[in-house]
Amino acid sequence: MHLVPADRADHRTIDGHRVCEAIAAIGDTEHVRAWAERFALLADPGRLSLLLALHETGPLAVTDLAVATGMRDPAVSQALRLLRAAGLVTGERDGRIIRYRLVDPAIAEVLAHGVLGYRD
Amino acid sequence: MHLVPADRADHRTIDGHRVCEAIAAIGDTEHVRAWAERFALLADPGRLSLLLALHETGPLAVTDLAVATGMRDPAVSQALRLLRAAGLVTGERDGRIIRYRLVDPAIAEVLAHGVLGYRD
DNA sequence: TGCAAGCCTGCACACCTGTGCAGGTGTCAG
DNA sequence: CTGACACCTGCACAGGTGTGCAGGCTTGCA
Repeated sequence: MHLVPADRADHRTIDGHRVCEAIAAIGDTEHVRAWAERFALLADPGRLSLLLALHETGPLAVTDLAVATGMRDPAVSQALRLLRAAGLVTGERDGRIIRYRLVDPAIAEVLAHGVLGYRD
Repeated sequence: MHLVPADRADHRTIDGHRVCEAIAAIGDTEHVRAWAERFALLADPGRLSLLLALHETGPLAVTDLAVATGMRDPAVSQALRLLRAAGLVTGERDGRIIRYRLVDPAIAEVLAHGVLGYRD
């Protein structure tokens, strides 16, 4: 089990076996990078509040989200643009109102098992 | 069920009932802020790789973590300092070696149900 | 058609943060 | 005692990012 890439093979290691296990645990670099970007979207209190509201409540309009979170509507709009570009939410037009909802199952699971699961 | 704070009571709302549901879903502001900071720590590929390695493999030294992730040891040290200050990891000295391990159960759950759970 | 509501965009500002390098401290082996 | 190793720290740089404001666009209602 020689998972150490060639460009690091000459480095000293304390426990070579565990290093290989760790490399296997990390897995694909692209996968890790994609998840880091996902977590970056959750790393802002405003966006996290929006996602929690959408996760539990269902389709909501920008104005209502602004009132619920205490943000101003341009900030909500800007946040939703990022979340929509990342594929986490989608919006459906209903007259002059656009209702947004959470569509990413992985994020929903993280919210449920993480943020909502560890509420004291 | 009037959960709308007084300073936003004069705002227009599309669906007042859902706004209250959303406010309840968001919960305590401090709780959300604390989780946003947690997610910020996961939002860097280097730190995320370190946490994945520690989560699956167990106690690991800085040098081994550097080899496993491809980072330089000052970067690993800097990342571990942040993670330790946040209470996510702890290190135990063994001679001149310090082995780190993941101690935050909430983060472990997020890694298991999120990153590792959605590996295709 | 005119007006208001809902939503979006652009720009400029300050702030934070990741990165690399050089060098320092403490610990163990010979 | 001396050297090598493991780990840590400080500093300066570049880059990304959240924030606020002003204003524009589209839609629906009277």
